[in-house]
Amino acid sequence: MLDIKFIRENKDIVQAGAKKKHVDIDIEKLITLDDERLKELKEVEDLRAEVNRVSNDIARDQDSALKIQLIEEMRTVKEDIKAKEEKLKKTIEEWQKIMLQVPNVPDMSVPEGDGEENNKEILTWGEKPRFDFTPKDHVELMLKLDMVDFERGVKVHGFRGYFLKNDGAELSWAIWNYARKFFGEKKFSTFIAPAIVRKQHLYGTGHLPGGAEDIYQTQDEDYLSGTAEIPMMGYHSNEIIGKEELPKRYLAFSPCFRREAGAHSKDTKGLIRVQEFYKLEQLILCEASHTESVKYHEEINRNFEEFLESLDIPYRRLEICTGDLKSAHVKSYDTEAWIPSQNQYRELSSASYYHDFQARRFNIRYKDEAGKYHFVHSLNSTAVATPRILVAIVENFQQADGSVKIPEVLRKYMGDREFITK
RNA sequence: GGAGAUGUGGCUGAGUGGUUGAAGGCACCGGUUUCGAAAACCGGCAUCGGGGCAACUCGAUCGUGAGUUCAAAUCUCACCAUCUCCGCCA
Repeated sequence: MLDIKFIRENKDIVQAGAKKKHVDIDIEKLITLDDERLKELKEVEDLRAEVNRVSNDIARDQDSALKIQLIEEMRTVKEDIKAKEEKLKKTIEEWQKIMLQVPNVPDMSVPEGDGEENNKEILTWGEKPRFDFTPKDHVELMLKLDMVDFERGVKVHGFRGYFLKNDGAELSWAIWNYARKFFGEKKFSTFIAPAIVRKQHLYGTGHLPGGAEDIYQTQDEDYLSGTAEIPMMGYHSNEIIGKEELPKRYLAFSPCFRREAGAHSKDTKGLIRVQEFYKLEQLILCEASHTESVKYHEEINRNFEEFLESLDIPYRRLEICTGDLKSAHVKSYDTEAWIPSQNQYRELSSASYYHDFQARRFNIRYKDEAGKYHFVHSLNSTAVATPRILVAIVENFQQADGSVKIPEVLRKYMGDREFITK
């Protein structure tokens, strides 16, 4: 959510930003509606002021005849207030609905483009493996190594269901433990976050409105979150954080649930696109400064790249273009790992910053030296998501005999083995 | 799931219909005193929104939302949370 004052003072910038993001919204119309809201609010407040004033007179007045007269008068004013409040309430509801749809303004540096095909490759790292045999895809490899069971996964869960088993499960734990150590050294505090969250938090992060069809809901009208970003932003909601405590640096583990409702025909086999997975997420709350936001955004994105480098997985960095940038984001990088069987890079991580867009909805503030309150800035990035990263590992490190060479940093978490074999 | 109790500012705690945005205390900030500190004393100290260059002023907020009333922290209802007991349970 943007500040209505900011919108009013920068309507051209906000309108241009929305256009770049392909969000159909009329800022001029919103401002007209806001004028209406303020006008109606003033009318109601003026009448309330009158009632308050006269009520005090009534309390002090000894003359009972005058008292009765004043009470009678106030009764009619009250009716007037009620009618005006009714009108104001409708105006505010409409105002809020539109306010939730106003997208965050993309940063100047974000490349312009219509959709994901225009995302810009910034850099690539690592050497793509060259095989002197025909590389297998992760499904074949992992089935042969008895690391996964899709048939029974579908029997039990349904479409996109899977069991990780044996070294598939071991490798997952190895990655989690390694990631904990890797990111722990970067001064994040470690959390295990709830995945069941109240609706309001999804509005806070910007996952609602829009995107509702991709989110699981419980019969208690809670939601299953698709990322620990949601509970971790909720963690400090309605709080005032001491400035000396900033930045807050969190590494949060949680199960993640995504219905993938709009993607039925995509990645129908394997572990790339599943409805239930696990993720460690980096999340930072910092003071309200663009410079700080940019600094930490670069850092958390680099953290993930360094993580991949330590595993020796080839990747590329994409700068997300305006047309593909989510409503709440100011700027995003995706990190994509090389997937040999698909002969392309696939997304493993996304790092974004939001300025105070999320903090405003969550009401997370801090007090500066002058005693003034500000909304914090928020940022987040994947630290590592399983099982998707298993795809990159088994495919890039597969051997001619169908075994998989374990990345060196993971070996001590895998019983000091060098290979996953049958 | 059943029964009962509770929910006031950063904390503590008073307040059961009328200048109460809310006493007192703690914490915090400024000052006096002191070589300095402590203690003591004096003063200040909620947030959000509207108007105003400003002093200031108006509105809202006592878990959340609705209601009763000229007037609600105080009365009514619903919801949420916490605590205690019982039941169930990894």
